[in-house]
Amino acid sequence: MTRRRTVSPRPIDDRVGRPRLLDVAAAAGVSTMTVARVLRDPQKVAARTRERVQRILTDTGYTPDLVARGLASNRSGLIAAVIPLLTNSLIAEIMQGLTDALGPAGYHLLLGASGFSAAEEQVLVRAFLSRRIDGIYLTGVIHTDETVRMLKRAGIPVVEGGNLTANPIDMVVGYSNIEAARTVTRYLIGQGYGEIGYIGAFPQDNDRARDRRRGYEMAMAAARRKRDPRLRIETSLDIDAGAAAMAALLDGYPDLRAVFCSADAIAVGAMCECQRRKVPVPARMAIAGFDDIPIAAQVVPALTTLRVPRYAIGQRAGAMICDRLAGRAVKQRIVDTGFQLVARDSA
Amino acid sequence: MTRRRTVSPRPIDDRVGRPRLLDVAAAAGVSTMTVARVLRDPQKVAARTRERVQRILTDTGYTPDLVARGLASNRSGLIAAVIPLLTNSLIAEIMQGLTDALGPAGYHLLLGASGFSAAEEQVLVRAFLSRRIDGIYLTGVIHTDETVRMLKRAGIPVVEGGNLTANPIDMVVGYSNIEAARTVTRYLIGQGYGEIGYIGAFPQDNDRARDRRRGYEMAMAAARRKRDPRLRIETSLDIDAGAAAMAALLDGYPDLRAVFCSADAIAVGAMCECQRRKVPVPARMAIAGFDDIPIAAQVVPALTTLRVPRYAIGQRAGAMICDRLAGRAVKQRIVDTGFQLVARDSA
DNA sequence: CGATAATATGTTAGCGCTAACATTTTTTCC
DNA sequence: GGAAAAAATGTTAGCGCTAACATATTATCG
Repeated sequence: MTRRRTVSPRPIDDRVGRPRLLDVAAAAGVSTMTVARVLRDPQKVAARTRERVQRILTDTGYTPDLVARGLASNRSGLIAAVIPLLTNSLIAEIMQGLTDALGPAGYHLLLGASGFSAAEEQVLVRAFLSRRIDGIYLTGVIHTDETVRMLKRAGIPVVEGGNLTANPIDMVVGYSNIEAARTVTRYLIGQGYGEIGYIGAFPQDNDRARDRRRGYEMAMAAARRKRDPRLRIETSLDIDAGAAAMAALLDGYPDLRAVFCSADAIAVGAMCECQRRKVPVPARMAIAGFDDIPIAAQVVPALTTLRVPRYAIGQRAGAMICDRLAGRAVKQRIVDTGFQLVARDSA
Repeated sequence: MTRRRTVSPRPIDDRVGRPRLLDVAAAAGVSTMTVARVLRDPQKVAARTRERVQRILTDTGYTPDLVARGLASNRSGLIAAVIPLLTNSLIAEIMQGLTDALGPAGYHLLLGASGFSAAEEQVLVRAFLSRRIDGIYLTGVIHTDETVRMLKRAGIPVVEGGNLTANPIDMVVGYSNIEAARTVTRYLIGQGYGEIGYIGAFPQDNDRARDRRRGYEMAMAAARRKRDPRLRIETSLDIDAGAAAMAALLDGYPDLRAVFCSADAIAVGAMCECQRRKVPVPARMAIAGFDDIPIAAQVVPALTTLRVPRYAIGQRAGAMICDRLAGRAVKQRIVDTGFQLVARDSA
């Protein structure tokens, strides 16, 4: 370890690491501040000086040390996102929207996976705050009190995404999962199906799953439909689980004619199970999904589902964070992106 | 902006931000180094002192400033990953493996999407290096010369993932896409299919796609099969594109009896298109995929495909980076994870 | 043309932490 | 019991950059 040596005019040949502002400044015969200005606010520097500095900047291949800049300026240029799982394609689309909004503004994405645990989310938020993140995106609206406290105290822009709440920590972009699920369930009821099964994701620390289930319950209650617990299955959020749940439902409830799945992945799994058992969809079993993932339009029969603007949620969240950091006022702290029922052939 | 004020014993009440090491040290009546030691190497501190400091650490809710630590220690605790697209579920699984390996070691993931462009990858790598990342994961083995140069110069652990190469920048974890595609194609040939179509992803800046195509070509050439360009379609990497490509193939080449798709998403799209057109699979059209994504096992007929250990690739990559950073020697710089043909019903 | 305003550039003092070394305190052991 | 070794703690000097202020230089104008 050879740090700590000659202070300033570090001899060029001796340099191992990247050039510093000081090296560029020395080579250009100006002070470090002038170089810093060329970098961040070029028109503040006289044209002649600017060009000279710029040439040396290029020649030396200087890149600013963002860590040092972060420490000095108290802005890291880092935006964090905490999502339940990296492998969830819906959330991945939100993240794609988020990075696409963040990148051009010069922010980088720090990503953490909480595994659907609010406690784990808290650990991540604490760690990210230690990195002086400039803003953060959280999935959903359920968080530990400590998470909320830390974020409020930090005073950075926070966007909760994928659901709605009247009391966001700071800002929220999403849609009402309750209303959305209710809309789908009502549609099924309106199609004349009697009992309607439900296959959803575990609601533990997952407000989207919880609210979708609530929306389903509300619609069923409003239509005075039987509420047999055997009609409802909660499982993990993937295609295999969907198939298994459908199998259980078919075995336990042979008369069932319709199922609402709180995610398309589950619905597709359910549909595959029906196909395997030669249960015709929708003739003998209607299936509705939720999300409108790309495959929903391709399966046969095409899946009736609910479309939500995932990419747009991420993009909007990113824009809101950037706006706030740029000092632009954010007019709307609660953004309802809405949703759209997509009636296809499966129900 | 009120920085620059009293240097050290910043009065507690006056404090707006988080407590600093100095504040904790003052409260505990020790020097900052002792607190730092309690944090990073507790057994180096006498039990009595340690407990006293630890109590104050807890009371004040101190969290280290990782930016300052990074600047002082020259290790940021950040690992970057550059992937083509966040919404690609295969790569997402690799990323999940990567974070799962990184998290326990205290590293955080900085994620960037290159949009399948080596030039964009270079921009991201440069920016990430400016953040003093401690290590990096790159998707694939195609990179610009400048990217390679920068990374070699930086001297940090680099893992290229998802393919193999004899000359990695540093380390590589993956499998031979050529051999894998060859294996599937040979299997189709062995099943007695004559002409075999190919639907793959654009090979531009995408070595996985390029190599899969090569593997297909090699197997076809070895079997002296006709190489009609109309048999090969290159398109984007999603289910809709797969369906569209299958449609084009069916229209342009009515006699075709088998297709190799270089990704399961494409294969599933193709299968859906066949189903819509009432072209029975595999009786009238055999379809083989690549990747073994969850849906492959669920569709009817179940998809014949090639399984690759995505999660394990990420995990192994993360472990290799951590090993290097922990000073542990990495015995194998080139890790071949292999692959496995999964013969199901579709071909 | 000299005073004033405007523009361009420089100086200073850290941001909060850590590496390396220095010093003090405690333990060991003949 | 006291010298040497070991353990515990402290001191110093930055890491590379930026905010705020200070100074120098150039343009403006009666």
